[in-house]
Amino acid sequence: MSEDSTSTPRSGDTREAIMHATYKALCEHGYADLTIQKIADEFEMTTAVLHYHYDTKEDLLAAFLEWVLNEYTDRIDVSNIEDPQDRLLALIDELLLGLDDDETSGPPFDRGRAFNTALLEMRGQAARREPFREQFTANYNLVKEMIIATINDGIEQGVFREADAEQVATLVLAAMLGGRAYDVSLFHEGSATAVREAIEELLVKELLEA
Amino acid sequence: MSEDSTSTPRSGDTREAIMHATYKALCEHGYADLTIQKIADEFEMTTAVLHYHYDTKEDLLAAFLEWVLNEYTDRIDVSNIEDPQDRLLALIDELLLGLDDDETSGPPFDRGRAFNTALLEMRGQAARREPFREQFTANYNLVKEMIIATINDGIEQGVFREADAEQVATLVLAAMLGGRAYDVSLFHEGSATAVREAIEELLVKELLEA
DNA sequence: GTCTATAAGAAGATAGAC
DNA sequence: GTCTATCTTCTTATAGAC
Repeated sequence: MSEDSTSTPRSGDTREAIMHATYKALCEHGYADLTIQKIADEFEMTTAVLHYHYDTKEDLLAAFLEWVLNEYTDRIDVSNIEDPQDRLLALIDELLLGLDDDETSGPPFDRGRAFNTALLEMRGQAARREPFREQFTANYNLVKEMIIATINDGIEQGVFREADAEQVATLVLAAMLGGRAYDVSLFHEGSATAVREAIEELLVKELLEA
Repeated sequence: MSEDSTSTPRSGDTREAIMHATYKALCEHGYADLTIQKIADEFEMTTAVLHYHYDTKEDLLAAFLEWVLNEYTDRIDVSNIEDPQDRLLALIDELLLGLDDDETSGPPFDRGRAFNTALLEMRGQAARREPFREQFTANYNLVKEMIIATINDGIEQGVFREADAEQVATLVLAAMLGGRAYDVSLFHEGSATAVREAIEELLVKELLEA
């Protein structure tokens, strides 16, 4: 509706291609070694194109972060799972971004480990770059509300005991972020899975009525 | 004993000064914007001095990471606290690196928030830089053993219930790393404190015999 | 051991042709 | 909208004097 009806390549197509190229370059080289040139190399265009669509490298990366976080949360759909415990665990699995299984999320998100690494690097930048910080904050709030709603749903259904849903969600999210961070920054590669199991044993099962 | 008895400035003095200068520069500018020049600016010497003592920037930063992580763990001393629960909570407080209180650790570690930010950035590099990864892994193993020992001590004393100490430690550490990461990467600055309280409420109190 | 001076390369960004 | 060519700046690292 809001697009031209001509066959001219729309600006959105190139921008979408830039996002995909950025994703690939980021996973391959990491955030620290990411350059405009390396992004351009990923989709057969020159750096001038990138500067035409985005004023600065930082603008491009902020747009990328918004795009990629939205893509991910859009894919999370556990609304069809009835049982609150199952839904909570499924949600946790989705949020591990493929770090705890062999299957990945399918293109373009088929690089769980590399992508997690890049995302951790970008989080490190969030303290000093407000646009990044905004995206991470929005994402956190969204995911946290999903967890809180699921826990409260379980309490209302009588499946879970009375509990401070906000506090449980805080702990679950922190543990999962820490698990992902340990997974990519230590030699022990099973950290994410270990944390996933600890959450299930020590927090989720604890929510069940005795 | 192993030092010269002359009044010549020892090599170790300059190296120590370099570590302190690196700490300051890292906190002020962040890892991403850290340059050899900025480190040199922090202690009134030139970049040539840094290259004289360390071959490359990466060598210098690997040495810095080893130094700073050892400095921190050396300062952790909760061995005088008898009660296992108190000792566990004190340990957790130490590991929060000053993020949950107004008091800081004293020079040179007087920049809890900025230092945490820099450490998170460096962790992001650990996936691709083995020297970093080694340091973080060694630090993790050390701290984890401290937590496990405290929990097992509590179980033996009959203060804590029977529990999988390794699993609890895994969850506590992951949650704290996540809490520190959220604290510096979101607009909610109280994340570390919130996680600290959630750990106490949902994990530590749970360890107490009913 | 520390200095000055500089080499050598890479990066982000822009100008102007098409 | 995309290209080629180039500018400017910054960065690591080295050479050689002191």
